[in-house]
Amino acid sequence: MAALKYSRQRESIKKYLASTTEHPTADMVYLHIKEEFPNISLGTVYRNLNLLSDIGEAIKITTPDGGDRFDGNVAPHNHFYCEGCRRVLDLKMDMGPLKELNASAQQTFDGLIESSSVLFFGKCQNCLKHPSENQ
Amino acid sequence: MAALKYSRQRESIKKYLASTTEHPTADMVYLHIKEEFPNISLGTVYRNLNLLSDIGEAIKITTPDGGDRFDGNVAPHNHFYCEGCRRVLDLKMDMGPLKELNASAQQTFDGLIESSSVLFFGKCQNCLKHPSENQ
DNA sequence: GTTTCTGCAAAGTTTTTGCACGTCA
DNA sequence: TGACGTGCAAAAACTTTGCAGAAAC
Repeated sequence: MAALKYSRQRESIKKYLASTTEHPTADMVYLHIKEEFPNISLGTVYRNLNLLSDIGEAIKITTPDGGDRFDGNVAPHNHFYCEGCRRVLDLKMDMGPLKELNASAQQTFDGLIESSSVLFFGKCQNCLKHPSENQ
Repeated sequence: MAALKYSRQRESIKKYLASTTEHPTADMVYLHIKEEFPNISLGTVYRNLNLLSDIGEAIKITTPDGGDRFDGNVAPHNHFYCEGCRRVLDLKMDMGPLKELNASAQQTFDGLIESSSVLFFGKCQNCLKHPSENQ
């Protein structure tokens, strides 16, 4: 069990994640942190993002378009992935309906499950309005 | 717009997907089809899985453990990803609660969304019972 | 001084693609 | 025959890892 040591790079990554709601990829984080630390490497960014995710200070969201997304908001919430523009959106729904849904799932699936988060797939407002502009 | 032509390999892949509920990875499909077509290549398996997914005859499910899963059941249903054993399970819940959840999400997110499917994350029955055996 | 972290580069994993040949219609 | 599909291998895309030196404590 390794003790955690401070690093300016990790602190900068945390600050960046806390400042945005766009759920950046590792590469987007890398490009941003590079402005402050021109020598930072992508490997360091990956190591820190995984570390933060492991200790619960960030969330990793796997999407179908290659490249995980990262979220500095670790308060319980769910996500929506737009299959049109490929953005990840925060859903600040209350957890009541989620519990109902969980219960419904448990009734039909032959065994208990305990769901902690949910990822919705579909189209966002903008892509519903302008189907031609996106794939 | 290319016309679709029959191929024995694709037919075999479809048959396999229809016969299983374990949501195999491309590699698992490859290994299975290889028993019937020893010379089939992984590239062909990927091409056919993507093709089937594109024309709506299969579903591709991206999970956080690397390697997409494929499902031959294209009837509307949702999935559960167990973070313990990394299995993908089918959820045969009715769509009522999902619509409620959607509505709840739409009220708090500033814009309409239209969700077609949902992926739950959590622990399955077996992993809840035996936490030590899985990560 | 010791442990942890970083930058770099190499390697690993999964998926896609170019091309020559084979199959379907 | 002509269009589409396959096998193979190379490449692409994304992520992890080994190592020597730097930073933290």
